Amino acid sequence: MSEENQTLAQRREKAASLAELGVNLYSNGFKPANTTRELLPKGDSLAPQEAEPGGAGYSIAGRIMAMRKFGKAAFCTLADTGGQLQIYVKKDILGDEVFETFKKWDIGDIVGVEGTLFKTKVGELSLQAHRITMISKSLRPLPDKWHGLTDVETRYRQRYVDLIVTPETRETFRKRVDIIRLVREYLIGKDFMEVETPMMQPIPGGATAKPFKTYHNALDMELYLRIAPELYLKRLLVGGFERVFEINRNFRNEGLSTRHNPEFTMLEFYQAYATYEDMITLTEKMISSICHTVNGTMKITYQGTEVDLTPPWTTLTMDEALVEIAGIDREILVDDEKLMALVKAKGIQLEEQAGPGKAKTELFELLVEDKLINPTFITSYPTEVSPLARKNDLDPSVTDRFELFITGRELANGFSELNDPIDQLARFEKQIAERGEDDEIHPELDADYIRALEYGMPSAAGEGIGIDRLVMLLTDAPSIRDVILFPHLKPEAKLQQEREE
RNA sequence: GGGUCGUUAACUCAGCCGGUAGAGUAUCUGACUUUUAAUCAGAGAGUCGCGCGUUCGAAUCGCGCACGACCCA
Repeated sequence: MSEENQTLAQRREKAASLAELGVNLYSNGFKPANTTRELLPKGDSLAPQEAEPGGAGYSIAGRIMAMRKFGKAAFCTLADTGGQLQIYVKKDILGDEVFETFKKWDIGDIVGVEGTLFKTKVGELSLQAHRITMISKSLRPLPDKWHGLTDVETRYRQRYVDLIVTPETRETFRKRVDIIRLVREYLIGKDFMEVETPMMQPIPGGATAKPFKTYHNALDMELYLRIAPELYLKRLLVGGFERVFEINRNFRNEGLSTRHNPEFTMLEFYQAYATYEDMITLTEKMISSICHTVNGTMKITYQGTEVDLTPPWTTLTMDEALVEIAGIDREILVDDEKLMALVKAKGIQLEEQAGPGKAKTELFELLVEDKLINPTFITSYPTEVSPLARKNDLDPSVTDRFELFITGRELANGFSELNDPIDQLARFEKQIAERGEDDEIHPELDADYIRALEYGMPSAAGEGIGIDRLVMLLTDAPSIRDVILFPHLKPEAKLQQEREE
């Protein structure tokens, strides 16, 4: 690779000259005994210019984030995973020879330092270097220490650089990890067991979405990356695992946006002998408690909008939401002709076979969704748009289903499960018969799933929660790409050119 | 897929009505043994995203393309 760049050439030369001095640029033996996080509190009891009594030796390793060099001494800011500590390097302590090698250190290098603690004149705890070790010589300059990295494209493509220089990015992904761990702990605490079901499926089911297709050579068959784990998790209910959950990736071959990444992380959980109301209670408790743990409060701000996650949350049926929030006359909702006329008046295009349930759902999406800022459960979804949910015992035109909306966005979807194999088969067949014009969405009959139901699935309720969207909410992230370490982007033209050369 | 905006040094950004590219950080050289956006003096660094066109002359104007951001479908 021919890099014409001057800065890079200089760094390479510097690295070469360090190697000539006998320094191993990529040494492998240094094991820090301490961390910055653990050393920092030791400064609390020291006065400026005071050394730690006893002069104990410590060692830390990390990346040099800043350097202030004087002729025969220097201060370096060294960052490790938990924080930063200042290093003070003095020629008369290291000796002439070692100090010569120190002079060739750069911002970005990863080094190990052994020494003693003291406080400087201005009161900053510092590690006085007695021995120094080069662990990894950096050949590329870090972004501007003051402005950091603001170009979003570079931040997404070179997340490693973003993580080095942007504390907020590190914070967001730490929180993401915490949130997922807390979800796990919460469900395990409720006797759920975590399972893994196929991501490569012969029939992509459990949702309506365009799948990715792939091919298995040895089996000579097409497979799909899953769009949802739902049908497999419910097979486990049949098998007698009464509480199961899975947190993992789903894949949907659709457009990208600030809310959609082709692969995204989904939590799905199923509980036997529970109803959708139990899921509502669980969701409310789980999300609010996780928010409190992660943010220290249940009152958060999302992109400038205040959101209160303190339970209890509001619950409305879809009809109630259409009346109370969209201001639609109750009479219209029970009169199919008037309903269809309203839909047309609102400019919504419905497919021919669409019935009143689909019409209401479209109206809801258009008129209600973005007004649901504080957490709101919408229940009584039309059966027409809920092929896997159990019909309501009193009104079979709706299902025992809910969706959760926060900041105008769908965050969760759950329902009492349909466990009648005959009803399920009929609904699958209807779904296939009424498939839309889109060739890429092709519902297929999952005969094995029906067979499983025929053995008997306990009554149950289940739910899916979009983990990326939950993390966005709890970290105040404007785009899903801000909560996915390596979001999907088109390849860089420049890099590809270089590869071809 | 459509619209708007963006792409200039490694990073952050200027660059007006077209006249041959500029700052800060970073880097290099020199001074400096308690600094913290260290300081002082000097220096180097650019296919101005890519291509075509208009023009005596294009970072600047026009068209196309690539990549990205946001909005819409």
